[in-house]
Amino acid sequence: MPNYEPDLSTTFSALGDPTRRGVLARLGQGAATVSELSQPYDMALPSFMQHLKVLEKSGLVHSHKAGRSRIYELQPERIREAEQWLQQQRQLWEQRLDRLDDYLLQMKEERE
Amino acid sequence: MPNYEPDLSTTFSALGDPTRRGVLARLGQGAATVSELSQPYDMALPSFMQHLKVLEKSGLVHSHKAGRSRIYELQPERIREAEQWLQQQRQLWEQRLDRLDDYLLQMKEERE
DNA sequence: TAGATATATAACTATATAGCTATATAAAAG
DNA sequence: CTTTTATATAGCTATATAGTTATATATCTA
Repeated sequence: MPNYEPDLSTTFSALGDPTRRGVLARLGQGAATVSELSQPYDMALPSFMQHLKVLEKSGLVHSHKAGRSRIYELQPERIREAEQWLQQQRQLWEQRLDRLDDYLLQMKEERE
Repeated sequence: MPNYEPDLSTTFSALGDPTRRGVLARLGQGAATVSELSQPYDMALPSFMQHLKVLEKSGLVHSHKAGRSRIYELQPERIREAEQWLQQQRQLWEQRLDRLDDYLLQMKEERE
């Protein structure tokens, strides 16, 4: 199996849920507790906490206990990795199209 | 193919599998048939084709029938969307850190 | 037209994911 | 010391996902 990249898999899978993307967007504004993060969502707390666990397992966020609260913060490295993979794919695609354009242009010139 | 409504969730979910990312990377080099795409993978063909269906439903690829073959090609728009979402999150995060740096610097200057 | 090729579909199993309620624990507040 | 608050865990259901084999269909090739 070529391109075996387990980190990217858990990162992209974690990103594939609107609740989890919402949490990441919120954490972009700064660290927050479980209750602060869950407040906008109409969802039982254990269900919401499951999403937080998925985010933490993927490495997209990090948490620590402070008194009876748990504080989550963004961990931007995994976001950068995912972004770079996408950027690379897009760039390879665009370079190929450029080479195709060059080729077609050359064909055209040779016919003239 | 019917009108699917691809969004970030289906895009990121589709990206969360190494086989599917491998297919996307391969399609970056140019269009290919099902058998060409499946060749590197040690997986039963129906299982592999399921991955192609997931990619097509997400809008990351497009396909058409040519004789008895089906030809897949990359559809870069969904990749760009995903890339832009990640870029935006990262930029918001970095801007916030910059503002925090400014604030800390100002505090330091005011103490001197 | 018969056979080979390239998908496509059906039917099934196993595991993962996303949600719930109920209950437990740990720390803060009174 | 009791109550409230803020998670944390247990245990359950339903659906989704990822894989399999067997079989069907459509299109080329001889």
